[in-house]
Amino acid sequence: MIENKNCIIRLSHYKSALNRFKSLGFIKIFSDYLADAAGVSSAQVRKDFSLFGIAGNKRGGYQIDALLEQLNVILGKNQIQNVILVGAGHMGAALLRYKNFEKEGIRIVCAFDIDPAKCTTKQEIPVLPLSELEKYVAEQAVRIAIICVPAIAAQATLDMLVKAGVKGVLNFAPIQLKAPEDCSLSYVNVETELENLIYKVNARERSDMITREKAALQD
Amino acid sequence: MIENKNCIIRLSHYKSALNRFKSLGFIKIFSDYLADAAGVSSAQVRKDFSLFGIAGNKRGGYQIDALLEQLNVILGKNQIQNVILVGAGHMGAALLRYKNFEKEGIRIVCAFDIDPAKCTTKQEIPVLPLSELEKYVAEQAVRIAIICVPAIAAQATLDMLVKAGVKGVLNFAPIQLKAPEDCSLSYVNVETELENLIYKVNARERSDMITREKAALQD
DNA sequence: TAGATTGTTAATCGATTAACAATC
DNA sequence: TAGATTGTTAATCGATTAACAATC
Repeated sequence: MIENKNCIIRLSHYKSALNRFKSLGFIKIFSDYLADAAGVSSAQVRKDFSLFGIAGNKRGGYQIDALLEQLNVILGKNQIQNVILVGAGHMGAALLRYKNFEKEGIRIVCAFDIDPAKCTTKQEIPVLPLSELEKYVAEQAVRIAIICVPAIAAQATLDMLVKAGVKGVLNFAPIQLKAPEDCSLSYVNVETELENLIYKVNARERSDMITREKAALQD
Repeated sequence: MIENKNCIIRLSHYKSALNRFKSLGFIKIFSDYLADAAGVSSAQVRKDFSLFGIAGNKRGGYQIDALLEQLNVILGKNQIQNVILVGAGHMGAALLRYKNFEKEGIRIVCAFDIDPAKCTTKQEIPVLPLSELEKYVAEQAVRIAIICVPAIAAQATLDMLVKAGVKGVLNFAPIQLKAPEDCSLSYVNVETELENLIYKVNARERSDMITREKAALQD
């Protein structure tokens, strides 16, 4: 893989911005406008595209439809991606009901939980006992999973998923996990994000206060 | 601010790893072990600490309690941080019921929604009409907010929050937002994370296939 | 053509890592 | 003391940005 770590995430942002431009009736777009909508520089946009051999027209910008087509191929949107979810607690249940995945070609096909009370086959997406996970993953050739179990159970869950053959895991549990090289791991950690925000806000308040104090001293 | 962008996120990870070590009965820890638990290098750990003037004992490592104390001060854990949430849909409701925030000193004090049917003062965390947001933020001096509204409404929501005086926003809506300089913005984007994982898994499969083809050609 | 935008190279910037002197 | 670990400096690595030639 040549391209850099953040590039794919940006391609994903370009795609969603392009969909918005398209729905507003735009046919073509310049790197400048797309950059603005995605919150990056126009050089970044052109660089990202050139990494993937996406070409525009000098002086004419990019055709939105053609661009979307190419991004969809890169991001694997040409076929629906089946995903499973482990842990049907508050967060897991919210993701099961989240409607935006489907329009992005991502489908949560099944959930698993260790608690029999949470298991059901009576809703749109079934929740099965954890004991059936390995068989399901093997039979359905599932490659992507989402972990929504408590931190204490997260590593064991990951181990089980890896053993079953899962190759990519998105972990919502607030703990760093260890996976073998052939399984990718991403994190969503809301606590950490909030802590980071709180730090920034506090740091700015402190520096504002110092600025004010200096100003007061000059008077 | 001297320190780098990812440093605070790592401090947050160190903190949670240290809490686990502590609960296992450890008193002291070396940068090596902490690094391993947080998934980074030991040089990174020592560098991060030195940026904040956190010192250990040469040859003796770090006292876990003292370390946690210092990290808590840096991360603003010495006082409870009040946070509001806008948009009480699936994701918003899941966050309202999420119990891990409290033990991190983060408290969602109130939620807001434009839909009167979602509003209630009969549960632990009230859900008020959006029209009361500005008054509430001003009166309670809220500085941090979480946006869980649909993408289409996210920018207007952010504008409203900024106008009311919020200084840091965590956005769950899948769209890039624009905020003035004095308001920090972070994102949680589950679709993007999944797309990134799918890309990596597909890329690895492709490169494995090429490897196998080459091997087959050599036979 | 003149003007504007792409595509790419080289420069810059920032973050991570390696290495090792200081020292407990 | 000898050995091991910290704290820090310098080297490396990678990502972003600036700049501009190519060209539509």
